[in-house]
Amino acid sequence: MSGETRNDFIRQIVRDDLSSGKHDRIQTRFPPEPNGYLHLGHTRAIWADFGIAQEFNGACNLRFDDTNPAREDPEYVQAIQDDVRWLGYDWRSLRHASDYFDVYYLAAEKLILDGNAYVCDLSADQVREYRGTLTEPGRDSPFRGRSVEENLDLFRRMRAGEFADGARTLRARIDMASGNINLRDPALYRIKHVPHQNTGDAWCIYPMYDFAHALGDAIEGITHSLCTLEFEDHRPLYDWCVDKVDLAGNPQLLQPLLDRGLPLEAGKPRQIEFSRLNVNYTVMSKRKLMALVQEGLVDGWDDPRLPTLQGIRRRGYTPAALRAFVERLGLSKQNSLIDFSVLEAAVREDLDASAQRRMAVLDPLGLVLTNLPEGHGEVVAFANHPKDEAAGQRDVPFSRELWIEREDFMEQPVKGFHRLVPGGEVRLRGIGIVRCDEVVKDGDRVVELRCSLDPETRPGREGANRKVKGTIHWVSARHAVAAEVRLYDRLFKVPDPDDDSDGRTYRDHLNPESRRTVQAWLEPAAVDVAPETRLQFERLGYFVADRKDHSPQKPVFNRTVTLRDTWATRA
RNA sequence: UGGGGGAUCGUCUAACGGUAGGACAACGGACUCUGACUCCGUUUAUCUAGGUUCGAAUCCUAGUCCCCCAGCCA
Repeated sequence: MSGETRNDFIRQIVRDDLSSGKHDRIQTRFPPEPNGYLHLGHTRAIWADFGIAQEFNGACNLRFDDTNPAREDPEYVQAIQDDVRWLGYDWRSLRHASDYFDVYYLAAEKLILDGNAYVCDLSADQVREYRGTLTEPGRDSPFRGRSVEENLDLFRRMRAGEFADGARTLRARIDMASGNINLRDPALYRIKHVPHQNTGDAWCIYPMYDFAHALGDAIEGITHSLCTLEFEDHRPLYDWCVDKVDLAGNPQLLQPLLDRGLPLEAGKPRQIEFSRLNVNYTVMSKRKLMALVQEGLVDGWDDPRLPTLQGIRRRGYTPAALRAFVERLGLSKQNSLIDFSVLEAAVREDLDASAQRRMAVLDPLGLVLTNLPEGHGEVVAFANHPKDEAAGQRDVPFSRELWIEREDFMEQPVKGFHRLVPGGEVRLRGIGIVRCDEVVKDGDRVVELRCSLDPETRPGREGANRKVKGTIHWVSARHAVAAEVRLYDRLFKVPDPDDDSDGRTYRDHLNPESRRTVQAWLEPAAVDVAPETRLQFERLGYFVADRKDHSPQKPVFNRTVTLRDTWATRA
């Protein structure tokens, strides 16, 4: 959908800012903290940040908000870049908040000089006491009145490493009585004698999010800084930082960056908040995803059951489907829990159009065509895609002994069953109509069906037009290739695993049947494919050759999603 | 009377004082060599109460409910 037709509240703002001349070009940024993998929830932010910039001929930066070295890791820096690219986006400029540490420091000194910040010696516990509560105002820190000289001296000594972690902070001097707790003299810098993944041992003080993020946006000339709802009441602080430092009006503060060849593009950004993306039957918080991985409840960050982008990719979802999904939801400020069926519909739509068809049997039942000679063999040409001739054809070997899906036969059929029954007829996909003459059983278990193929119903013959109620898929037993097929289902049994109001947590709601592995039989043309090849196994669903484990010698497929099944949902 | 946000079909979302529309879901039906796809149809919504207006989801007033905030996390 184009920028002309999409009209969410953020696009309206952007459009207005462009037409009013407030901006002649827009600049956004996607600012992940490199402390975990990207997940489905980030897709909306990525789509908004990169997509809106793209639509309005602007640009988007990828900026790592790496201001807390204690919990960040370069492993994530690479993975995040890979995921963003996989989703189909690219950035104008790759930045790190840590690129700006010199500027942040200069900005902090300016704040001190202007009387807008002070060094506070209160401990973390004391700060909490002084902060007040949601309904009671806080009290001024006893250090709030320090002179500019003393503040400057202390701050420089903080930087020089003279003090221990937690001994002092640099605080904004705003309003300890504000109803907005973020404005009660928030910390701007804290002491952390921790090496940084990017800057090594250069710093032992690190800026806080509110300060660093606001200035980072200002430095990069971000026009529209999009973020989620929980930052709404940080906006006054965001604006305070931008305005009090005023990088655009004090370009000398940017000198360290200009010296390194970065462009001068400081401006005044506007923060706009939208609601997070939540999807039912899953969890999206980094903390919970981390726990699932670390406790071995799933098989790593790219487990196909996880909503991580890595997991979703391995599951077989396509970037186009993900983009279509978030686009369908749009942007708003309402808290929401999206039904996973919207996601499934988006993948099915994409895969129906793009995935070639093959036949596979997941739960085999032998079927013998008794009126075919022993050793009978032929190849039958099948279209690779019912709606796309350009996808070409493939040869499918056919013989006297076949595997069919066990659930496509019922000895005592329920009403409405369209498939094979004793004495009944069904069409074998691409072959013709067969009649079930005999059911071979071992005790209660059906072990083989002996059938006859009506030669007049082979494709091309007049009888081929005869109508039968059902068509089933099959593979030639002699030619079938064994494959490992992983059948995935939702990770949680309940729609809202985050809801622990009844005392039960997401851990209690794990779906024990979220993964089932079977040995399946594939037609030969399904086997010799590259990892990440997506196929529809007819009448079963969409499957992907596993990105890591699949090879033609040892085929491994993951079920991305089943086909829509109006019969099964009725039964 | 702490501050900040939000309330439209079951779930998302549109409307910018002028026919409450779309998607997903559900339910019927048509088509079908995939019980898929496609097509057609149906059901279901403006938080409440007042007010302004020829006309209100939209504007005003008063309520109700839900979400976020008391990290030296982001």
